[in-house]
Amino acid sequence: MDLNFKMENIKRGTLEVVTEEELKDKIKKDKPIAYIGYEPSGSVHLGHAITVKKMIDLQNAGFKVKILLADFHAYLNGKGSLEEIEKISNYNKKCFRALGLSEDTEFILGSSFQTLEDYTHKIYELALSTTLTRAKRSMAQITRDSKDHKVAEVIYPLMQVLDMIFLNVDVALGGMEQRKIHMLARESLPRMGYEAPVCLHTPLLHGTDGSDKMSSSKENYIAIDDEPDVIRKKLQKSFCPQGQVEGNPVIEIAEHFVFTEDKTLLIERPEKFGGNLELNYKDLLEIYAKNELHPLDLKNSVIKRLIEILEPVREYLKSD
RNA sequence: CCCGCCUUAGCUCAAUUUGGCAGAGCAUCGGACUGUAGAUCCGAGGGUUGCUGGUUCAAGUCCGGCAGGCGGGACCA
Repeated sequence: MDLNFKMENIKRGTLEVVTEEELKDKIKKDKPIAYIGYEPSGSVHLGHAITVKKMIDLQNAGFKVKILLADFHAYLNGKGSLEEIEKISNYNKKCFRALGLSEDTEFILGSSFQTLEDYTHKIYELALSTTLTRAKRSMAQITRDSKDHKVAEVIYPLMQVLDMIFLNVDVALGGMEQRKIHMLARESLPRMGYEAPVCLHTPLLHGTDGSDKMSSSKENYIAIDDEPDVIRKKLQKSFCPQGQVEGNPVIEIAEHFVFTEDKTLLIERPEKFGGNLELNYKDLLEIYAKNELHPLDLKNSVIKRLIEILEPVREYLKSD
C-alpha cells in the first residue's frame, strides 16, 4: 500500500484527523502505535464497532494496535466495583477480537500500569497545570450523571492523557465525544516533554430511538452479538423518519456496516410498492430523500443484511 | 466538629391548617391510527415512601438513631 492509499483508508468514515500532516509522518514510522480505550461495558454495540473497524484499518496500514481496557476509568465513572468491571473486560476483549482485530493486537488492562509511581507522579503534575473548568468541560459527554459531581470526574481525563505516554501512542482514536480530552492531551503532553498524539475522531452513531448517541445504558443499541430476532425487533422499532437522512439511525447503520462490506444494498419490495431495487450508498441517500423508498422497505433490507454481516461475530462469541 | 434543610415509581415532583387505603407528569410496555418508527389518541404495569428503632387502633406525615445530598457556621498552628 502506498502512502496516499493508506491515508485515504484511514480517513474514510472519520470526521476529523488532527492533523493530516502529522498522520503522514506517523505512517512512515516503523511500527507506529495506534490506541483506543474502552470502559468495559456489559454490551459491546455498533457504536463501539465503528471504532474497532477503524482500528482494523489502522492495523492494515501497518500500525501496532493497543486496546486499553479502561477498568479504572469505568470505576471512576461509577460503573461498578473493580471486580465486576474486570469480569466484563474479559468479555469485551473477546468481542473486540470477534470484530476482526488481528492476533498481534495488544489488550492492556488500565489498572496494570495506572498505579505505577511514575504514573501517579505525573497525575499530580498534570493536575497542577489543568484548570478545573477545562477538565470538567472535557468530560461533558462522557460522565455518567450530570449532578453530584465527584472528584473522580476530573481525575478521569488526566489519566486518559497520561495513558498515551505510558502506552507510547502515536495515534489516538475515539468517537467525537472524546475530542476534548484528546485536545487536552495534544496541549498538555508537549508541555510535559512528550510528542502530541495524532487524534482521529469517528462519528457517533445515533441510538435506535433517534437520540444523539447509541449507549448501552439507554436500551437504544444493537449489540454485536444480538441474536437475529433481537436485531430484527430492535430495527423494526427504530426511529426512521420518512425522507429524512440526517440523524436517521437506520441509514447510519447501512452506511457504517452494510456499505463498508458491500457496494450495493438490495431492497426487496413487493411489485405494488415498486419492485426490487439495488442501490449504492449515494443512490440510497438520494432516493430516500426523495421519498421514493419507504422506511419499512429500508428497514427490512438492512435487517436482513445486518444479521448476515454479524453472523461470524455471533459464531466467534459462541465458540470457546 | 456544630446547626439547618432535603431523601416518595426508572426520572422530576405531589400527598389539605391538625396522622386515616401513596398520586401526577415524563419515561416504559400494550392497543388504535399511519405500508416503519416517531407524533397523536386510548389503556396498562410500575412503590420495603433512604435505613433503623419507637409513639399510635392507624405513620410518607410525630419522636430517636444511622447513612447520603445541599447550605451555613466554627476551627485554621
